[in-house]
Amino acid sequence: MDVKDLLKDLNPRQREATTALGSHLLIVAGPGTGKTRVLTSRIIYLMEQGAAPEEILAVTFTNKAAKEIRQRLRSAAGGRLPQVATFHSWAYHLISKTLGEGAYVLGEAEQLEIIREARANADIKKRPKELYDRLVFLKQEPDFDTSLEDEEFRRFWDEYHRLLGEYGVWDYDDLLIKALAILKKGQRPPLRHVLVDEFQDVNRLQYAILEILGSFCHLTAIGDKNQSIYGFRGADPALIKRFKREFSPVKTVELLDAYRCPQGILDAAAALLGEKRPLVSKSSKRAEIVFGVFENEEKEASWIAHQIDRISGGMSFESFNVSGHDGLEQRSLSDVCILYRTRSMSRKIEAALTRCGIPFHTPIRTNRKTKEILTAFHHLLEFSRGRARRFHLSRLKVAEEEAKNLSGLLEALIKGRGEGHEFFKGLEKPLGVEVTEEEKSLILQHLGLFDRKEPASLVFKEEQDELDFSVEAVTLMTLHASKGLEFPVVFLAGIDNKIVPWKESDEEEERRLLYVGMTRSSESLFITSSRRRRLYGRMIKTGPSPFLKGLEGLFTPAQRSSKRPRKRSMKKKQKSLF
DNA sequence: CACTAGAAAATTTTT
DNA sequence: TTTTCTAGTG
Repeated sequence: MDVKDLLKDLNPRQREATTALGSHLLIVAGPGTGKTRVLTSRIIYLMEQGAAPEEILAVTFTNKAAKEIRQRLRSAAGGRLPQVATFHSWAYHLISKTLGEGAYVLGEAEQLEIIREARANADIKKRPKELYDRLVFLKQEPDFDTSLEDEEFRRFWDEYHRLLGEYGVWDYDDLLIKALAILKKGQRPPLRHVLVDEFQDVNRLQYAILEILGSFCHLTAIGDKNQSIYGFRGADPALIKRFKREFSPVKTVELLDAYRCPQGILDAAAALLGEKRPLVSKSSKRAEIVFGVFENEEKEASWIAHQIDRISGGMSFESFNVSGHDGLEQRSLSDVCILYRTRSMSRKIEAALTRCGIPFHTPIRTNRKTKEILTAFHHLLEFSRGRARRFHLSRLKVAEEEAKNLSGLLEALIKGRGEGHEFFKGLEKPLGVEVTEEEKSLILQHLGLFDRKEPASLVFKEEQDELDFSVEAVTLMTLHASKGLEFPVVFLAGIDNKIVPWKESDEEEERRLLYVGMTRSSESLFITSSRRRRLYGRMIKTGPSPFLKGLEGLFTPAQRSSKRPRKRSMKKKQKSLF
């Protein structure tokens, strides 16, 4: 691809970020400023400037993001592509290459099982959840020191790691710890450029790795401190400042033109954060932020459902009237998403949508049974390829002979000459449950993992994180899950006192969470809250979130509709009710 | 061990 | 209110 072509569609800042050479680079990329685009064009530019693909590494946090970048690179550049990997899978490859062999990496559920086992063995009273949190947080410190912990926890720590050794498995953090150790020993992967996406999500351990990589590579950090919402997972937005300070010289480019949100939304979002300088909208849309406070959750939910009915041209009389005189554009249901702080808050909304006959879908929460089946399959898959066999066998709850038999069936199935029927039958036995057709097809989708070098846990998608946006349905998800997505019509539901910010959470992080939610919208934004809400079976007094104080002037008050829309026909298929 | 009653906790979740 | 965990039975 011609460099001129590559650069001509970029705005000046994007171009500057794409072409900066000779130092570390920080690209500040707010919502809708073309982050992924700049990342991919920079990679292509670096190759044009003579960097070999294998000298470039782009690091992401999710497989989904890595896949997206790879796809964009393929369509823009073709040819040999640079490495695009998650931190963890990059670490895995580095370790395997250096040590010759990689162990199996525990998925989160498996890690919890081992934690339970260690807890029982070491006779610990603390809850597994607490042990997990402490363990993970400690391992994410680059220079952790267990001697500072209490005796009971140290006992647990030792037993946990003894079990990992006995099973011959690693946990996620071990990957980063081992990669760091390799780098510290002076091994240098043949890299010249390392680009880190979502830099605000980097934890200290990952930062320590980047510190070393930065001593012989040019680093490009792309991120937005205002969208840092994963502190509870160890992400630390303060590391952006540290990067600027410690990696000098760092050139900083701020992308200030935002292509997604209308100016009104950017202004409100900036006011929320107390930012003096809002992003500059390049959208021609006019902002409309509607704000409503309701007596209770039911009223809030049904108002939302009615609004959706109205803007989607529902079959009610009211919607004909309204869409007639205020000239609202007819919207597809797939243009609409509803965001909330916690999953449990979706119940009331789902009920209201169902009452109005509005189809909706959410990123699938795999139920317990499906999860169990997938996990069993996962163990069998790993057993078949012969890594950490004893571990997987111990989790499969079948005799070794039977496991071998089953893995034979599985391999036949993978090679395309097996009868799935017999395999699934065999899988059902140890589980004691029936495998549904849906679960079978889910398993079949994962067969391809067998040929990959990484452990399945590094690429396995238990939770389906991709939504099918071709479905004519409203999308429901948590505020967290919405990061990186965009919808023309966004509802932020339950923006209440005591809900956002959530008690005991970092207040500023909660503020950023609301910022992320607001900036998902490319056209209209609805914010609602309720005066009272049921939480854990208790009715609590809430009211609007304190974060909304001072923003009221930027909102349009919600119009209460008295008329109920007529139930629409249910011809359209409901994608998911569960 | 598998099952269960009663107690305790309960967000968010990239790998 | 609902889910998860624990200690105690059978």
